[in-house]
Amino acid sequence: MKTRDKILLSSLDLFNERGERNVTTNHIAAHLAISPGNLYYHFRNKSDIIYEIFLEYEKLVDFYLDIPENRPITLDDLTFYLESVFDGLWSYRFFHRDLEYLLDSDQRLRQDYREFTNRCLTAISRIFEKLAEAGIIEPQPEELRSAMSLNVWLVITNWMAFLKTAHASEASASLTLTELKQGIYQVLTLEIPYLTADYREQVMTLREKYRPRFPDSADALVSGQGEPIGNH
Amino acid sequence: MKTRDKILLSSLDLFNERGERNVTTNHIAAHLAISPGNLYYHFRNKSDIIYEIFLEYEKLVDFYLDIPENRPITLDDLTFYLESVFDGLWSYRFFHRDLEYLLDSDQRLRQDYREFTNRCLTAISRIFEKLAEAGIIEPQPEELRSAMSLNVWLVITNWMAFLKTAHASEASASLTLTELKQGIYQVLTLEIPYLTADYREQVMTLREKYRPRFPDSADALVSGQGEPIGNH
DNA sequence: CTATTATTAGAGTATATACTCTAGGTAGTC
DNA sequence: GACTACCTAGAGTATATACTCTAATAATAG
Repeated sequence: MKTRDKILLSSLDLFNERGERNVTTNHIAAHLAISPGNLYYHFRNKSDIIYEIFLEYEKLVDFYLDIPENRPITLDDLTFYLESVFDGLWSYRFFHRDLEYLLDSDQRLRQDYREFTNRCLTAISRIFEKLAEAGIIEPQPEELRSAMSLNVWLVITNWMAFLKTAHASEASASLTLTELKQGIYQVLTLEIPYLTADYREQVMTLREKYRPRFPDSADALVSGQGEPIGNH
Repeated sequence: MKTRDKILLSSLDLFNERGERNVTTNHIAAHLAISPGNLYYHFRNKSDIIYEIFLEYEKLVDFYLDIPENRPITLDDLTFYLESVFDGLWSYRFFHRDLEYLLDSDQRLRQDYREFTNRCLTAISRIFEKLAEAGIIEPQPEELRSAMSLNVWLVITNWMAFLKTAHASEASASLTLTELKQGIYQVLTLEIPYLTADYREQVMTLREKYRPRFPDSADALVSGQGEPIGNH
């Protein structure tokens, strides 16, 4: 593998693991056992590394959120979208953590991210539209659909931060992809009232699969279990 | 005013304005025209300053979210809660921006914030419960109420980040309290499907007051205006 | 083989950051 | 007026950070 690609990969790993703020270019070089000079031969600065990583992230999500227009949407499609988006979020999880600082430091990134967000919101809205066409949810006026899409976006992009700040009692407590995907439960919660009678059961069953199981008693009120959860 | 209090005030201002990451203890001292030594006489380190600011924030929100148990809840109460929470969010807006880093740097803060979040979630859930008792929304099983409360929390705490990252096209674009309060529109969107027939009109009217009016055309799709918005 | 280009090492640097240390001032009390 | 507790200045420091510079080495093309 080319040094350049190794730098991108290691950077992503370290950023995800420790947070962009805690990872210096020297750290990245040291982790790869290359010299700082070498790193700066391939990238002009830290922002450029981050920007390239963002482009990968963007490409991945754009690929996942490509809505097929030649056929109706299915529940499997919905599951795929949700799973994929959370997979992407997981792989590039450092990004949303320091988002505001990153955008302040790089105008290109700000512009691109802005457009990226708008594309995602459009895609989410389009998914709602197609879910209605497929008879899975009741159709809604565009204005409501847009506001709902934005709420879905807010829940998706910030579920991880919630887990890391409110759930884990220690900084070191590592998050798992499984926990992250409990965000799907939250997203499906948003859709419950709009489900059609025909599909309500199916979606509720799907949702149940992602139901959070917090082992920590302090969080019991978060999941609001009516009945006790089994030990595991 | 005591130097100690001036330090807290200036720190909060600077943090809000520039982000905690971009504000050093030397900056704070310089801004107050006091010596670094003086600052460190009053606070052991930067974390301590942040921690004390958090305690103020916590106190403020706890005060706002004190739910009166001796009378039914009204729509005015709901408006008050929403307005107050967003006011608090505004006054301490630096906090949620760098939350993860802040919690990683201070275990006390992590613990306190965790409990704070749980209190807020309980309060939100309790508000839903009382809204149902007052006949404003349909009653919901506890499990759903908890999940909804969490979604409300996610939308509230991350609305600002959304505005700053997706809405503003420049870092310098300053956010206004008015824009921030458009988050109330998003929160009320979550409640729409649960409104009772008796109150639907009233709440929808309330919601309409907070409807976002993005002047920037690139964001038109975000607000999803069916009809064009007037220039202003 | 040679000339050129691409890659790498590693020492070094300017700046910043959080924080310390000492000496001195100020305000109140007896 | 002296004692004491509190407060402040400001120079200074250890460490870190992003990044540079030069020289050497590998890869490639002719």
